[in-house]
Amino acid sequence: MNDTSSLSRAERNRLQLRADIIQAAFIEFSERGYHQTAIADIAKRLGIGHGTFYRHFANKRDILEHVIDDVTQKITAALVAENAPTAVNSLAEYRVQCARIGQGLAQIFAENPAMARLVLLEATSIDKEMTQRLMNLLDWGGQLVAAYMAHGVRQGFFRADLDVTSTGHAVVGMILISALRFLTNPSDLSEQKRFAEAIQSVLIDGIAPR
Amino acid sequence: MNDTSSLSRAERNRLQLRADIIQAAFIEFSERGYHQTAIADIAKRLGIGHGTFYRHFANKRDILEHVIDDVTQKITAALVAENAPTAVNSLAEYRVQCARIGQGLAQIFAENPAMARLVLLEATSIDKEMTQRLMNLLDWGGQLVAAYMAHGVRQGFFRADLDVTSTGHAVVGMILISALRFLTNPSDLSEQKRFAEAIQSVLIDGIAPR
Amino acid sequence: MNDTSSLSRAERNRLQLRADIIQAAFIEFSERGYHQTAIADIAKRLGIGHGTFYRHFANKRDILEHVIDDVTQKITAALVAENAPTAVNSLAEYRVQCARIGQGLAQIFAENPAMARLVLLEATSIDKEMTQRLMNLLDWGGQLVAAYMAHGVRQGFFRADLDVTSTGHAVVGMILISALRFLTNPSDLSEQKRFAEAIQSVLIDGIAPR
Amino acid sequence: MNDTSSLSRAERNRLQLRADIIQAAFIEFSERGYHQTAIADIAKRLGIGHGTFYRHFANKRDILEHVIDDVTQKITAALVAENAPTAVNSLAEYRVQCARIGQGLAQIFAENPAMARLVLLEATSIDKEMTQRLMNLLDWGGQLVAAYMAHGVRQGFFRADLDVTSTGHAVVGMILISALRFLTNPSDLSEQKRFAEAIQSVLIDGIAPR
DNA sequence: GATGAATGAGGTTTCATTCAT
DNA sequence: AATGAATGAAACCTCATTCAT
Repeated sequence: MNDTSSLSRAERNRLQLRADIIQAAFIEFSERGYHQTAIADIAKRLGIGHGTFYRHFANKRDILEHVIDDVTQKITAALVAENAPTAVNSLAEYRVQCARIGQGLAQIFAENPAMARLVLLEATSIDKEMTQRLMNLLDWGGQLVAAYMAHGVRQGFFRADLDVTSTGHAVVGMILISALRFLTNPSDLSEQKRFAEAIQSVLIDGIAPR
Repeated sequence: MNDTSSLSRAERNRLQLRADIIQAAFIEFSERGYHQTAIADIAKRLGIGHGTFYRHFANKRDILEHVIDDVTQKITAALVAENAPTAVNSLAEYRVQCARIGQGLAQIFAENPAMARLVLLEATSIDKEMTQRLMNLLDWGGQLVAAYMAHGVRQGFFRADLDVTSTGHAVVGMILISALRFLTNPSDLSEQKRFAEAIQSVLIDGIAPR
Repeated sequence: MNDTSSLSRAERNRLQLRADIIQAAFIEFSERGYHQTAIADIAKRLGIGHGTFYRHFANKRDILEHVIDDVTQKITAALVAENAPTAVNSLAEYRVQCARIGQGLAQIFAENPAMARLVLLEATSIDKEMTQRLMNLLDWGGQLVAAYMAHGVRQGFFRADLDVTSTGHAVVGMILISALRFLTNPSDLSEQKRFAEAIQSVLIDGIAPR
Repeated sequence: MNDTSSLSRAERNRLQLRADIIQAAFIEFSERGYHQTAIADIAKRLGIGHGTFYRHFANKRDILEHVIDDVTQKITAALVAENAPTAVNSLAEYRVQCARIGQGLAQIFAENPAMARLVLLEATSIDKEMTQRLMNLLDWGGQLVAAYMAHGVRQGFFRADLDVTSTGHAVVGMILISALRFLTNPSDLSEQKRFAEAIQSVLIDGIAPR
């Protein structure tokens, strides 16, 4: 009965379509790759005219940006959620906490191979800016791990001389290659698991015998 | 008394041009990316007609194949050369040996950012076959490390329960992210060094205090 | 009350453009030949962008197919229309009927030299499939004549031992060369006429005196 | 011992190579078609460098010209040889003579499908000049037949009112379509034979009963 | 005289983007 | 606001022809 609600519905439809386009673009990009995907493919998947696409996104690069943003945000949200700021009071608890961080990321990729494929394989070949964006994500992951480690160092659970920054990034590297391996061999869940254990084991104990 | 070594002048020219094209393609691909590079760009860089390109390579995909092969071979050659099969008789020696493997790869990438950019960023977005090729390279690296570690386990330098395979791949992952970070921040040599040390440190001792 | 006959304006435009492209391609192909015609030539003739062409036809071969189909259909339609299945009850009537068949085809070609040029001269040099298509058309013509002749034999107008099949094809051959001669000498209408008479004369009476 | 013989040998080699190139071009053109044949194909078939080709022929069009000339000359030579100017003194002898002319051409094409394919299918689609050349050949054939028929008319073997010119061309048309049919169905020798008989039968007796 | 490496005009085809309806 | 027809830049690739060796 009033314009506001009508506008609001239109607005909701508009936002919904935007989200749908991002979703469709995500699927197409991750399945065939960015360069092999035409705008028409995205529109066709949604059953909309491809002219409509340009009412919501400026150009092909723009939609990629939004897709990557979307994925990035989902990844960071998942990681942050996974690691609620609960107090940690013992090494044992710390181990669990630490494992969760690594496993969190690994799991996200394992559960969303398309997401990993897009972020790790496709996004790197668009341009410098896009590559940087991926690097920032990896960097952020490394800093997250580093922050937890720094906390562990302060509490005395970890070596006082630990280079938390580099080690944090190293952890991300191990998770990264785990995700990559999983991408090309998605059925081998046992490797996935052994890998996670190996990472923890190396981290906690190193490779040398005690 | 001459160094033509049984090749006619024409044949030498031919091989030289072939090599030049691979080199030029390598530069273009790693600088602008595969998809952003036109055959004409490669030809222009060499000052040859673009028709000449097709006398030496069947098509754009073909030259990429050769560029990647070339790079892959240089990487593996460097790694193999770096790790001559000298006998290792103590943990100390083992540390050095192990460090060399990791530093070898890291150094190759550090010294050839373009090579790393091409292999790690570009090659992943061409098609499945190309992606697989990169994965095979990473896998080979992991197995190389794993083989050294298995030797260390047999000699009692490393934990008997060490999962050498996963750990080998994990090492590659740490080197990989180190290379990636270096790519986006090539001037920070100190990080590169700290990273190498952190990897070694984590590997040998873990992160927990002894 | 309107003549859109259930087609939307857009649809009509679309079909019109399709027909225009076929028409333009027909002209270009028959004037310069298939191989000498570029898609850009066809587009330029219509004043459309050459990309537009590809919205309506898959490729160059595709448009040729449609052009040939179009022409073939016009020829067969004209021939069939020319020879309504009226009853024939005397040799005199049969002569007229027979003459109409031959003259029908000859006239079609005479009135559409471009059509003849395309079908007889160009279509033969594209590939086997296209050549076969022309042969099928000629074969169909021969069978049409043969069927009429068979009827004449049954009615006793023609020799009982007449090889109607071969003779039917022979008639097509005579028409064919008549058309070819006309193509290279379009102004000589009298030859065209004498030829038609000679064909009839030979058919009915042979060359020997009675 | 003298230059003349040496030069003469060189000259002979040169002429031999020229003939070989024409022969190779003939095979390639008739097998794949003029437009689908590259100069390199011709050279490869002979095992010579394709640059050598241009020492003997000005360009691709030039070699086609020579190939067609060669074929034309073989056809005319065969026809002329087939019809030695023996005296003809009766209708029976005339029939035989006439049959020989037609069968001569038909046989040439039947024995050399490639020749027919080149002349009838390929040559028509190069340019006007080439088409004209084919038409001239057909015209010559028609005139040849017409000349024989005129002789027959003068001797009273044929109808006095026979239009020898048109009828001569008509005979060529019948032979032409016979050759075309044979091209697409080379194995059916019986059709070939029946066709030849039908042509003769139609010519001598017409299709009407006497 | 023979060779084949080099050239670039020319042709086909794709697809991101615009814009009239 | 949605549509999809139209556009043409841009890329790949072929091959007739030239020319230095």
